[in-house]
Amino acid sequence: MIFDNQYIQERISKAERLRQEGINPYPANVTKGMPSSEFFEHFAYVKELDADEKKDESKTVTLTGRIKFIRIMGKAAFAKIEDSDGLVQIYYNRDDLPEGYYNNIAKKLFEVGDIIEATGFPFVTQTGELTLHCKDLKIVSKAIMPLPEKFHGLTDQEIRYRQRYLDMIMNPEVKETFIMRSKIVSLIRRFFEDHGFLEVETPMMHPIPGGANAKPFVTHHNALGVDRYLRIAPELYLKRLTVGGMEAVFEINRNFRNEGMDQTHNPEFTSIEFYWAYHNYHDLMKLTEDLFDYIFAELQLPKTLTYGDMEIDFTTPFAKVSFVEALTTIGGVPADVATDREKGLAYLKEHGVEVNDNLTLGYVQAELFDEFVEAKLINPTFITDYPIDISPLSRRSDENPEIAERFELFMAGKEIANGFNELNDPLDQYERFKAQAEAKEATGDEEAMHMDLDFVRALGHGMTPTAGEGIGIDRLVMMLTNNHSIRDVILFPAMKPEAAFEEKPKNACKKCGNTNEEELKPAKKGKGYFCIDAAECAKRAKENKK
RNA sequence: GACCCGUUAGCUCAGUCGGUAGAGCAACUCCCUUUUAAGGAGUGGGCCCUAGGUUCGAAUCCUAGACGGGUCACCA
Repeated sequence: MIFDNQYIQERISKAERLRQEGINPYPANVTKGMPSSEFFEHFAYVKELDADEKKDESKTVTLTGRIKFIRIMGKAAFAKIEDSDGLVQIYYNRDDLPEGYYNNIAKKLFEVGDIIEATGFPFVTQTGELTLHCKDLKIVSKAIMPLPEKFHGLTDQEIRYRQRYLDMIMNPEVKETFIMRSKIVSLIRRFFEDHGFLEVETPMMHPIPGGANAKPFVTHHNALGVDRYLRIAPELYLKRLTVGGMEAVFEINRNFRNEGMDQTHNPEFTSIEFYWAYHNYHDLMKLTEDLFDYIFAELQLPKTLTYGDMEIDFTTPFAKVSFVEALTTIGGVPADVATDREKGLAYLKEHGVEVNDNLTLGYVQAELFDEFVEAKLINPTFITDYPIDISPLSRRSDENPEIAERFELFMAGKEIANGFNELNDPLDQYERFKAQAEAKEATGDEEAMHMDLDFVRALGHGMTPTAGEGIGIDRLVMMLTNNHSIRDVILFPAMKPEAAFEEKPKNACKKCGNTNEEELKPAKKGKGYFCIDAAECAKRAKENKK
């Protein structure tokens, strides 16, 4: 079974020996000691004392943490224990712990990985490290699994993702990333609250998947007897709230998409979507810049961040380039090609891009954009005025009906946000759903949007002119923490099931199948076991044949 | 879904031409009362990812599969 290896057995027997000594290896009612950071602040003065008196025996302090290193030198030992703030060194020896405790308990039964409580006074070692001189040591929780090696640590990606707890113990920067993530989410929430937005929670289980083009996960509600879809986006519900009179709402939550996984896609991911009545997409771009300024100020981040081999300058205002302009000025696509369906198709083929000849101009432009522009958008850049045919939920521009009043924000060559003036014409929305539904029928396109009649009905009651935006939180955290895989900013990323732990089959004689271990000996060559008593074995084998 | 790479002791990794397995750390037994990846002496520890195949003989070569990483495709 999972705990039957030699190292674990050794540790389990140590826990047992603690019990025999009357010590519970898993005691209750343990309180957290002084945080390590506080220990260093509080006793910094000890370092300033006279050279031969660098200690303060008048103080008694308790620290709690996990043992990360132990160095035993005969009758004295140093260890480093780690709490959520960091590492602190402790020192303990035979004469300053209770009688017999050092030799029988502390030295023998406490080991790397265990969580302990150490009580003593602060002193400074010969090498100048502020350390706790222990008068008492207690076990807080016995670890029966050994930790990975102290120098190289844990590098196996699979174990790091599957056993994130171990990753966090061994790789402190991982914890830093997730603390940063938590702060970013908290700041985003506060920013929108401060701007008068109301946080809401809309359904995660949708009767009709909507708000994006994506394959949904399907589940079943037994009592209602109906299938439900894990939401691919909250958009249509948030807009219903706008119809209902909530003029500024946001939701930070998970979306689920039943699609491929790679460095920027996890089947469940976090986004914020927000909807702002009586505002337009230009207001959204300004708000987005303000949000970045706020996050950078609160986190005290420099305006220029390193991302891989890129330097990203987050100084606001961000660049704004229209979609078609970006094709030519950034993508280097000739001007006549950028606005011509046939020439665009030909240009794509010339550059080795496989394209469907039936694509409309907007889709051809989207291909050109993906191929020649996207990766070049390093500094934050708003791309504005998208082709209408790739923007099914956006409002049409009054000046140019082929253009949607929409933008996307790119940085480090990746899309990070998408916002637009919301389509609020119920009949237009009905027709666009219908077109999508027909496309679904005709081509079997699993990603095409479903007709959502209730949403159309809601729009029928009148939705104020509204601008809405979604920001991918995971990707944003990647940018701000210099992580290059979405798995590194999601605590428990999606993984295939681990091969199940199985109880090993009982050892049995290869000839007769005898499972009595006392009568077995291991095979001299190769694997398996044989009976010690060959004669009995032969008898049993004969009987088995009958 | 396609292709490339990886999988050997608890961890990090070697393993030559095909000859049945090695190191460091960790563990165990000793020595060591101010160490910093502490040090010194000794010992134990392996389903070489799985299943087939080739071979007198496979960690090593071949086939299939599992899991992970990467690239691409799909997906915004």
